[in-house]
Amino acid sequence: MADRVSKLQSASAYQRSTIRDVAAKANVSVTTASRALNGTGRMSDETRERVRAAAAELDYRPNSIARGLVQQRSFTLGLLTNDMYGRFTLPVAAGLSSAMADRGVSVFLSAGEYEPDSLKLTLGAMEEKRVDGLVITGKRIDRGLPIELPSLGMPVVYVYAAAPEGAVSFVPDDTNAARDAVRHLVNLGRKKIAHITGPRAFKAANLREAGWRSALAEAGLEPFGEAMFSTWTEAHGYAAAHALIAAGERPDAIFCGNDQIARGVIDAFALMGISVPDDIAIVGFDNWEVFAAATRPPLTTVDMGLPGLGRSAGLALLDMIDGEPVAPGIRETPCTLVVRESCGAKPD
Amino acid sequence: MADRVSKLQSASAYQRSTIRDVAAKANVSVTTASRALNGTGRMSDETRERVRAAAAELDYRPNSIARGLVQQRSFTLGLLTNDMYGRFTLPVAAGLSSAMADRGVSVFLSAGEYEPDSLKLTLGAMEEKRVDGLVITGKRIDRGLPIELPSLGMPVVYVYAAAPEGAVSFVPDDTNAARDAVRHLVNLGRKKIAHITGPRAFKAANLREAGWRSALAEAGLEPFGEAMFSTWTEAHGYAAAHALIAAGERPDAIFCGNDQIARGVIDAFALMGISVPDDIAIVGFDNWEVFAAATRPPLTTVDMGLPGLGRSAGLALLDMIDGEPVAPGIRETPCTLVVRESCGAKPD
DNA sequence: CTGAAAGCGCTTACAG
DNA sequence: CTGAAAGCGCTTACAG
Repeated sequence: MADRVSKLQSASAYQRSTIRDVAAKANVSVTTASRALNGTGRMSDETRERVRAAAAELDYRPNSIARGLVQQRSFTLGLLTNDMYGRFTLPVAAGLSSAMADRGVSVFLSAGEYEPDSLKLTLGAMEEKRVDGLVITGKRIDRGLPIELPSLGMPVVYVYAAAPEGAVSFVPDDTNAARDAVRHLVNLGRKKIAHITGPRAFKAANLREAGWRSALAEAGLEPFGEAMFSTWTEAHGYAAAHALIAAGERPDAIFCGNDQIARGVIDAFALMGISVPDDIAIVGFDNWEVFAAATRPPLTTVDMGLPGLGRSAGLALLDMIDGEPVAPGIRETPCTLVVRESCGAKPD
Repeated sequence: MADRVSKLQSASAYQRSTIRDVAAKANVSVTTASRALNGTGRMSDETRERVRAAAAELDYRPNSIARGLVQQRSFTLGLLTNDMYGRFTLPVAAGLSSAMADRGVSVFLSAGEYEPDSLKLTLGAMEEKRVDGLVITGKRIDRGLPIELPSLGMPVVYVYAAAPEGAVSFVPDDTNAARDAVRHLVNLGRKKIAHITGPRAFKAANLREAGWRSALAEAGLEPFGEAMFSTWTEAHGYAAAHALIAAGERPDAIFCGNDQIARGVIDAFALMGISVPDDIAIVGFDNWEVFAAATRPPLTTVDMGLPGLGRSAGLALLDMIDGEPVAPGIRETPCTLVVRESCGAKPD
């Protein structure tokens, strides 16, 4: 038992083999061993194979710390987020870390408030760890870091966050996604399409509203009233749905700025005895499974492709680290509409 | 513009100062500079101060890679999760990373399916990076890794996941949390307390049911029917609420196994015209803000204290890394009841 | 095709 | 109180 505990708990008595051990076992110099393992240099296949076999036999794991010291690369990235809740960050992080894993780079996660002092601590740690690059993310596309990034001497990429002038950033293409969602409604024959969404202060709300207007205009339709801006909550959707019905003429579809609002709307209609999608079709935004799958009926909604965003950001960062120029600017990445049952179309 | 881009993008022309620069500037040896900065060794305050001033002036950042190489410590931890969704993982990760940040250690996040091949890739990366320890987390307390962990030569801690015999693990104290939740109902004068929860196959569901029974027993009350096991979904809560009412005698309270179920229950009662909490009090489990705050009325529910779990796990891991023995076993960590309005008590 | 040697940036006995 | 030197585990000119 004591043995078992110490085996599980400590590194004591565990001696990793080094490249010297491999070289000795294969009867070559350390230089040759290094080259054989890294696939560099020219050497006979036999030698290379012999070194590889020795490494396998010794269960050799190169020490990337030592390698990093000489190559001046740590093969690590830092990911900063203030989304403690994880709604946006975890999908981004998962996409990022899995794309990076294939390339041998690991990512440090630092989750905390974007408050100057703790940010300074975090950035200091990232500098000391010599991360090769930084990705900064958050929970809204119009907020970035509250401090100016000191000159860190490392490339930085922004994802789902506001970026300073000249930086590289990745955000979902809110406008086109909204346009596609509304086109879906139009194609289904809906003509009186209302819009209920988040606060005017959010850029995402404005972009989605613009998409709504644009899709209506191209279809020759008038907006059904003004967009109803308020909080991103179910309560807003619920209240807005009631207001819409109380106002008299009934829309035949509603494009909602997020899934929570859509949820509130659907709940309100259920209580009023209004049928979705027969009487009114509903589209959401976010494809937040736990909401989109739980509404009755399940919600047709926009998926922002967050893992893809994380992945793209990581790949761009890798290019920058390798010294390849990456054009600065905001990349608006396409979203996809996930069709369920709330609009009456055949689900995907 | 080209300047600005290159400044933001690359490390070119950015030369970090090393401890040699600091030593030179302070007119001391590298040895003394190292000791001054690390607060080790004895030396005059004047010397130490001079070195620190030099470091500050040069904006010196110790290279933790170099330090790690000699100290055989990387000051990093790995966090493995298969909770892509982030529901449990991000709070754990946030608690862990912030507790670790104070101690100069950073944490690698690896999020992906717990599938043997990708797991092997991830573990390999962690080994090459020479992480000092590993924390393994997941989305249910009775599932761990699908493979046996190879002998990694590093300490491992489990959080919100099943752990092998002899390992150190941290989970919420589901039983006592459930007991507290039900006691709350009892103290409010409720006597007919039903239980609607997740699948029997989940350990968490069984523990919470046991807590429910135990609290009732100590109050001299009979369980109101059998616990209703099924999926952790709103749909289950919704259907179970209907079943309960259809069965005739009405409970005066329901302890729900999670917030989604509670949500379904509350929605069902709203449609049936049954008032919460006047007719029936409801308690949930998870304190998942987006549900707990959105129900009408807001939900009284159990908070598992996930950030604290992450923090405790990190601290235990640090002890193990330092060679201090940590008793193996499962640590059941206290939860707290967050009182809102669904039971009729005065909110916190 | 292969190797001896220098060096990445630190820490830490060892010596004074 | 302070420093010269060795060494952590690699990679990479340089030389043959």
